[in-house]
Amino acid sequence: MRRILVTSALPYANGHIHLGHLVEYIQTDIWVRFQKLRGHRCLYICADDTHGTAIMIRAQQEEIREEELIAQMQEAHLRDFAGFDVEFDNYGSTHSPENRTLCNEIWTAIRKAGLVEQKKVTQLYDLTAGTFLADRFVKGTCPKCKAPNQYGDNCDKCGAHYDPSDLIDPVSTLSGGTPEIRSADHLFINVEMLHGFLEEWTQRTGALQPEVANYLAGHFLQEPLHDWDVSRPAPYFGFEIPDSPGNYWYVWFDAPIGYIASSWVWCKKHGEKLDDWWRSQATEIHHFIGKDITYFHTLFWPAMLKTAGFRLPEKVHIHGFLTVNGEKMSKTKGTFIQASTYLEHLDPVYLRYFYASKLTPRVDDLDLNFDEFVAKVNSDMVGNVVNLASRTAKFGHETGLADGYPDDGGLFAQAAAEGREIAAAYEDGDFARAIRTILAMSDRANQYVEAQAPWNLQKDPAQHDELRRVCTVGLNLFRQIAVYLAPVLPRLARQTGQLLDDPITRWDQSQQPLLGRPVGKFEHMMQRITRKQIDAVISASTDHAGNNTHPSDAPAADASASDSDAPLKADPLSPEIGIEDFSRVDLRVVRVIAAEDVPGAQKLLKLTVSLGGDDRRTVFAGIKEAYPPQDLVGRLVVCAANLAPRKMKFGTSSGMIVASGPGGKDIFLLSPDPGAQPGQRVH
RNA sequence: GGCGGCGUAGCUCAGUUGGUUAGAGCAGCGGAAUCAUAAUCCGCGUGUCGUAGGUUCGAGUCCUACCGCCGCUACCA
Repeated sequence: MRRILVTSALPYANGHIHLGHLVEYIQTDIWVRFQKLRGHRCLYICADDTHGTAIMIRAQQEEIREEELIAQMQEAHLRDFAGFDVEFDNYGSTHSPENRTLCNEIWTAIRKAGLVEQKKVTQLYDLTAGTFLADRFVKGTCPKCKAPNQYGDNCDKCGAHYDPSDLIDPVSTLSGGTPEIRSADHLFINVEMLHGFLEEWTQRTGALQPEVANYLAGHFLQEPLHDWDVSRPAPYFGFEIPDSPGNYWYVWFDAPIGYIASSWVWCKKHGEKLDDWWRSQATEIHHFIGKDITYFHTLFWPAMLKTAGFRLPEKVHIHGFLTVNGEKMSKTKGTFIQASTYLEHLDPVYLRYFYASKLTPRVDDLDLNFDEFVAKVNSDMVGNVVNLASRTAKFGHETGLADGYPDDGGLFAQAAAEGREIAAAYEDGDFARAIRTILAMSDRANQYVEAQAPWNLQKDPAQHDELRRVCTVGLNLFRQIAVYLAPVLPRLARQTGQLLDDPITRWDQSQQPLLGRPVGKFEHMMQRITRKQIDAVISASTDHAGNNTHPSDAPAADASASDSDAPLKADPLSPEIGIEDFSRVDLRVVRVIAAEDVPGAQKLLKLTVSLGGDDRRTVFAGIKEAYPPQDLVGRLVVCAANLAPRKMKFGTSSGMIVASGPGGKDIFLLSPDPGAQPGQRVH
């Protein structure tokens, strides 16, 4: 059993999670789930990156304290991650006492090693905002080509590099005022002193992808490494440097230390020793990052770890950026899609599958093309994999699984043997290869079912045993696939576990068939994606400025709606009735006067509704998981009012609130259009 | 400019250390089946493997040059 500590880059507390971020978190989550499924000891550690000028400025703009801002952001981040089944063992914050302690410890070690130098840095200072200005907070006229409105570090027009203090007519983008030149003492780390170590670590340990190692060799390691400026003068939201009052650690100094700090928090919760995870040769440390932050993680970070005596990363897995429809994400095109927006319209498993099918160990950018996305998920997952269960489980439900595993022409054995290949692909981060191999299995399994034609066997009672054998094979091949896909699609694995009453928890469950047990009732495991859902996400993402879309403004008037037929199929129409039958049910508009939680009830809310005037009554409604009580008060809903009162454990219910949906969180109350009044009958 | 990556069928990509007529999925066309969420199965590919040279008995696979696309080019994040 290996011991593995895995991290994703810490999301910055300045913004919400979007689909670009999710490439990394889904990639990491898949890798971690794979390791856990294999039986290894594996921790997935992450945290919010909370320090720096950007946070400070934003808090000022919103007129809240930085601590409030980062707390809100962390909550939002965690909600988004949970929505995509990204499961951390610990999710901390760089603004934590643990992180402060560790920064101090590492800083002290770096001091002791004689790597710290002090130098004057000249920067522009914004008097109004009372802060030094980072390059991107200054604009002005290019000193070389005189192009106006250029950023502080280089010119878009002529490509010249310069100091912000060389800009002509510089303007602070924070206050609009003219900044002045000030100099301040900064602390630098002399990374060059570790040049030899970095050369060795980047080029010869196998910790980096070859193209990354080449990149570093060609760009940075050829010449002396520059000193790294790790301090910022006050005001700065971060940790003050204990031996240099008035100076703060630059956010990129404390951010990666957050990996250790967050691990420490986990250790405290679980009674483990931090050194067992971060200073032990028995633990592998794996970082997953985007290519934009390569040099922080491949030069500065290993230098820090080395100096302070921590374990060096076993591997830094670097991925490319997300493009959408072949282009950079764009707010005007509606392709800058936030995680929460996606989740309002689409199932997260689609994105997990799509990303997995595209991810390789290389640094290439990943393109989310919507046409491909729809086609791939629908044909690979719904049409191929899930269909395998769908077409055998119904018969299997009648026959159960055979006691011995039938002759399947070697299909199960072949797929079991291929598990090794798939595992190697997952381990390498070559999820695309793993998916290809798994899909080929699914193709073979579908061919098998086709050839055996269980639907014909079913017609002949004498063939019942043969039917059971065919279902046993089909369902076991499906289960094998579900195990192999479990890191990518934990929900599918869970559903499969339920169907066969044997939870999927270990990779080696793919090696032996499941026998001699009943098969549950098949329920749809995944819905098809419609183009309409995609369009809804795009339009919701395009219109972020005017965030006032009311649900009732939604496109109700689109007659070309291509809605799924699943709900109707799941619950077919009842036998025909006459008008007299219908009129026996007295539906009334009612107003919710009060709504309260029912202690001890799982689904029920206790509602007091008004039929107008003094006519009030108490109705219990099974909508607790879908509606918070306070959202209901004042609303008009529809009530079956002449239903005989029903005694329940928690009181008597005099009526029934009508709603649609399968239940749980998916319940949708019916509301009349504006103008309706309590007491009116619904005809 | 420098450096790096990529360039294989309409689209997305596989092609292990160079070895026989270069493959898969999707899309398309024809057929079968009707268990399944119109899902599935069978059949159908004359591709200058970016271009031009070179090494070799033999190159998509190695070398060189060129073309095209993308990215990076630290004291911004």
